[in-house]
Amino acid sequence: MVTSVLSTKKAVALFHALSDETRLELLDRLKEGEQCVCELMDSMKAAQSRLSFHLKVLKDAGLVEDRREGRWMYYSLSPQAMEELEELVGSLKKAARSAVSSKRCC
Amino acid sequence: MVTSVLSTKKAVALFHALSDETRLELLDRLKEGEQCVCELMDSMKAAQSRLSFHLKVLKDAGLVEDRREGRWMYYSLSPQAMEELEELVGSLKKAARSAVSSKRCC
DNA sequence: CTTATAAATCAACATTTCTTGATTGGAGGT
DNA sequence: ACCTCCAATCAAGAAATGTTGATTTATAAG
Repeated sequence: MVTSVLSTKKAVALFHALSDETRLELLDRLKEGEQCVCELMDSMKAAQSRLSFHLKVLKDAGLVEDRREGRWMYYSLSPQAMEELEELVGSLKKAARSAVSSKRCC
Repeated sequence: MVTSVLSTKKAVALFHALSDETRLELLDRLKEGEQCVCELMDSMKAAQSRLSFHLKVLKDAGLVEDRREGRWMYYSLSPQAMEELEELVGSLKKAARSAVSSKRCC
């Protein structure tokens, strides 16, 4: 209904995950490639529980993937999720272009 | 920093505006074309103050534009904003594709 | 088996966001 | 001037989100 591409719930979750400065910065760091939490803590000077919280939000939204290696957890961007996101936004944009004025109301 | 395209603050505001069911539904209705608040109240069966609140969020984020005509306020999608949004997401997607694994850490 | 380390989870609190109903402001109409 | 209508704003409460420090879980090393 809201989008032909994704369910509303999923779209909300995706956008919500992207609507926070800390999370955008995390994504930004992950552009460099897969990284573990401790690396991110270092470079972002952020508390561990805080990053865990935000990484979970990103993961639940499907934006990042995690991989365990020994005691370390490595996080990376999910290319699929970015595709979905792009489609979603693409459909909005298309609609905006074709939107025409309507008649009087009320 | 976070995005080469837009400031972090602006990106957060954009995504936050999109991260709510009511607002996504509003955008969806506006795909049909410009509409006044009373029309939206009707079709969405939502209280007036509630829609005003959400329309303001969308407007502050630049996603919609408003136009007064007599006592009515007409809202419509902002094509520019959709372009911005698409660029923003495009840059994320590009980064996700090129992200490579890094070395050991910690 | 004990200890150390990385990260998830929890609990308490602070902050933000959303909802609701009431009030206010602006534009017409009589 | 008065009244009506549409919509923005406000105030109060409810709900969701984010932060912090402490605890727990999992893995590895001695």
